[in-house]
Amino acid sequence: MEVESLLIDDRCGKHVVADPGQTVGCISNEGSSSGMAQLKRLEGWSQPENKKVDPDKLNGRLEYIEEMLQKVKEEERLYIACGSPDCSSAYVIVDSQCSDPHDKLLHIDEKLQCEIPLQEPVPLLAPSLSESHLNQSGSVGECSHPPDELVAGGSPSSITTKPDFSRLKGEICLDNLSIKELHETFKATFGRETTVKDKQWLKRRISMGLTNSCDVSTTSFIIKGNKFVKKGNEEGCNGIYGSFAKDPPIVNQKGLPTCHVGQLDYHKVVPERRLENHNLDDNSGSDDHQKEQRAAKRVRKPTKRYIEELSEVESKESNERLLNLAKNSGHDGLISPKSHVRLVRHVSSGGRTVITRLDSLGGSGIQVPCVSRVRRSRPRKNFMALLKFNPSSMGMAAALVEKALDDHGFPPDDGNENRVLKASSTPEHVHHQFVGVPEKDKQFSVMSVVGLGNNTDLKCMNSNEDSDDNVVTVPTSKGGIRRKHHRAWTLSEVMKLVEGVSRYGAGRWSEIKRLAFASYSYRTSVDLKDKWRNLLKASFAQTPPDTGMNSRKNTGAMPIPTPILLKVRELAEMQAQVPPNLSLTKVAGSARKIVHEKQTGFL
DNA sequence: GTTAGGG
DNA sequence: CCCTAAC
Repeated sequence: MEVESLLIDDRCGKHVVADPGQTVGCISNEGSSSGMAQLKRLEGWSQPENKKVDPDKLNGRLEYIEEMLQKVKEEERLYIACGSPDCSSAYVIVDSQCSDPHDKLLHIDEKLQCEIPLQEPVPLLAPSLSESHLNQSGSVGECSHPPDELVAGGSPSSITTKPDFSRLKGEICLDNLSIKELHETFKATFGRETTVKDKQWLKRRISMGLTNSCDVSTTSFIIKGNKFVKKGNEEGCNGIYGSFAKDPPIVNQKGLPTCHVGQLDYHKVVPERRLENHNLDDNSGSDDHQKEQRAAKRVRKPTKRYIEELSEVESKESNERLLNLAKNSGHDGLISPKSHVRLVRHVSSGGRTVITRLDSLGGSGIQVPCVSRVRRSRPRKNFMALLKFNPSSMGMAAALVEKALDDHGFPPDDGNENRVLKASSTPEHVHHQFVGVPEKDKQFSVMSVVGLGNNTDLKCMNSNEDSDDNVVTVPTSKGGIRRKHHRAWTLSEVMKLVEGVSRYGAGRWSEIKRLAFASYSYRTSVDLKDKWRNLLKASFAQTPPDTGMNSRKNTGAMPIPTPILLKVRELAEMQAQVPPNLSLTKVAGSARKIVHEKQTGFL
């Protein structure tokens, strides 16, 4: 029982473990010797960015580590004192539990370590710790190491200094602070710099740091000396760890501190934060520039599909199952599961990610599109359509035609696409072979069944709009290909859009759609938005070599007249939509230009 | 339901 | 143009 509680306890701390800056916190609440293991591991980490550390800070850090080691020793003693014969095995279990995610997350954590606030719950927890181990003083186990051994040769795990709350004085309302001030506050709170420019993020972090909790509801604080008082409620919180008063450590019967409520909450948040940071700092190997730009953008967490596909890579089974499903063609021996993964992730010519693999089906050597996991939305829809309707060609064709017409609406202009043809060649032989096939695999089944049927089917699928992924392309007059659903933007549409934006403002897409594009049923507000995005890009891209005005390296698309682009840019600048990467220099230069080129009657 | 942003 | 998270 004891061991179990320790394990649970440890699990709680696991997420935090990987962050070196967090070591103090995690050891103090870890209640197991795995803290030691982590510390050791920590020592092994080579820090990628070995900035110079000022000796004072270093010393402070070393003191810090020693302090931690002290705690570790105590913990160790405690742990061993529990006397359970299972102690050693428990240790192993704990360790393996930790090491697995650790390895995977290492690279993330290196970045993460500078993003998670350095918490110092120790001072509060320490009393309960020492108190409890007073009763249970046992021998120091063989696992323990003298502090020096660990400290020696160890590089400081992060360039943090101790938080300096003295820098924070009086009343702070994070909402009113500029980024710069937030940075100051951040530094004072966590003892380190940050380059993140996202106010929300900064406020949250600081708020969490100050309250030492996940509570970010308050952004106003009153700092007195080294203590903070949450504005409004809780007048008398005593100190930066005041919030602990609300969440006292839960102590089990043995007096071992376990996760306390606040920390549980905290850990709950960690995975999310990991994603968030991963997102934010991905590719952060480069420079702060990217980071800053990203921070300004809306933060997106990875999509489910992304997560799915990521995890998918790791699960060999599914691939193997795929292999089997794909018909054991005997050639599979050539492909190891691993390389197969890579093979599978292919991008089709249509630009859409279609997972295909070359397989010799019946020696035909055709490309078989397949999906290792069910795609969302459309494919399923199509499949349902296939299933739902009786495979009598009439019903099928009718349904598809209906869909096609539905999808298109009737365009005011340029409405001469041969719609009915699209639905005419329906794979009628896709009968109910897949009845009983697990839903997950249906998509694939359709593919393979069709593919196996005969090759003409496959061709047919490729030309049939409603098959596969809708990756259907038609050749354009200019030699390129374009998706069948694509409807080129006409100049008048573009102008309407520009006008709409100038009138209602970029971002009011639905409004623009409603008011300016009411008659264009096939342009959705999203389309408008997308087009505007492209216009923006174009307008800011092609300015410099403006001399020839019609510098034409076009890819077949209708070139947008320079005047329009100029107006786009003007609007963009007015509405502060200047893409961040086409940064100041360019804009500054061109802005001057615009002054001259202006007065052409726009706006 | 709309918008932003990635694909 | 699609998809989907964020709003």
